[in-house]
Amino acid sequence: MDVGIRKRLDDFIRKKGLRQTSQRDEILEIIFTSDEHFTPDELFNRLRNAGSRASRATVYRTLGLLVEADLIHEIELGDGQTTYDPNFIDHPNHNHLICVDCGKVVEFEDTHLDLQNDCLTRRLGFRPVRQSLRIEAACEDLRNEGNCPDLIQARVKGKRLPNRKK
Amino acid sequence: MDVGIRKRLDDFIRKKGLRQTSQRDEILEIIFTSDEHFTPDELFNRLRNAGSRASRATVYRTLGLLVEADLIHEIELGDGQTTYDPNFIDHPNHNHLICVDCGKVVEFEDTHLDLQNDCLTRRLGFRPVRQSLRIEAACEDLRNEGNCPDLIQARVKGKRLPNRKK
DNA sequence: CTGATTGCAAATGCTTTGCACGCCA
DNA sequence: TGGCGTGCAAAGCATTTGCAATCAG
Repeated sequence: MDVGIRKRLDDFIRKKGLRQTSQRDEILEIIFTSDEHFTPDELFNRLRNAGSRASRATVYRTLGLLVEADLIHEIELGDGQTTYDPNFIDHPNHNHLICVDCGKVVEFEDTHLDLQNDCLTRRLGFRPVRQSLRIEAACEDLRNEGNCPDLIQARVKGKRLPNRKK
Repeated sequence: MDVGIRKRLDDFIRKKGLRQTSQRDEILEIIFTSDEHFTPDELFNRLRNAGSRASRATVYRTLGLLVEADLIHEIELGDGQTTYDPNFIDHPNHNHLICVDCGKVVEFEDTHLDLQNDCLTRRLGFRPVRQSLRIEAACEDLRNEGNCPDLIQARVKGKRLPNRKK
């Protein structure tokens, strides 16, 4: 894990008059050991596997803290739980393409697109804060072969994606 | 309400071997009398005010049906409930700009942007299904005056937007 | 010390579901 | 008449919160 990340959290905590705790350290460690998106529940399980005793409540509370500190972002995958993305530190302007069939998420950046969003936002009378282009699309594999290897049953039936922890 | 809409639902219902009911008619009527986004709860209340006796369960079940029939789309406003958008029939490629401060949603279209999303999607190895650019931004008003007239308290505290039905 | 933080369990809020009854085709 | 559709209440889930105990500074 990048040392700079812990420092950013420490600074945030100090500035806010909050306190450093082992739970917060453990959570930060687990999150930034990987660059994977995660749900609160997935994070909770990873913590348990790593030997941490942090409770679900603490996980939720800490996630709120990390969002406020701008270390992670919430992203909406439309599956009924909030997903968190730890990659905005390295790639502040990245976007997400989401496969409507299997829920696979691909991150990408595009300078041209960024510029255009920026102009569009201003033209509408707003000040750009955060870009988040979310494209919904379908894997070529799926469309060509008629089924997607990662296809999730519930999605086909037009329902929510099931909890991805399974 | 555009007559074509009822026909589209009728066709869908017939093709699926489903049945026409007064509740489905009432719900369709209420939704397409306006072009406003709505949550299931808001829809339920509008129905009640219009004298319909349709239950919440039926509202939820019918919304699923209408999404399947492609008469409305789900959009994620990140406030803990699903919002539905009835404007995709008239504007199939419109996008949403969401004010991070007050939750205001502005719809807009942009051909250039559409084209670019399309290219981007293909370049990533996907087939475009649906574009949905979601821009998060802030009203100029808010940034200039330090507060937004529509500002929602909870949002300031970094929490979810409260139920908009209030 | 003192207030921030945690864990637990209870509470919330949205959405889904089981079931018995009613109604469309 | 045969199922699909509905209403009701209960169940499900993700998330939040009240509270007493604990811990950091």
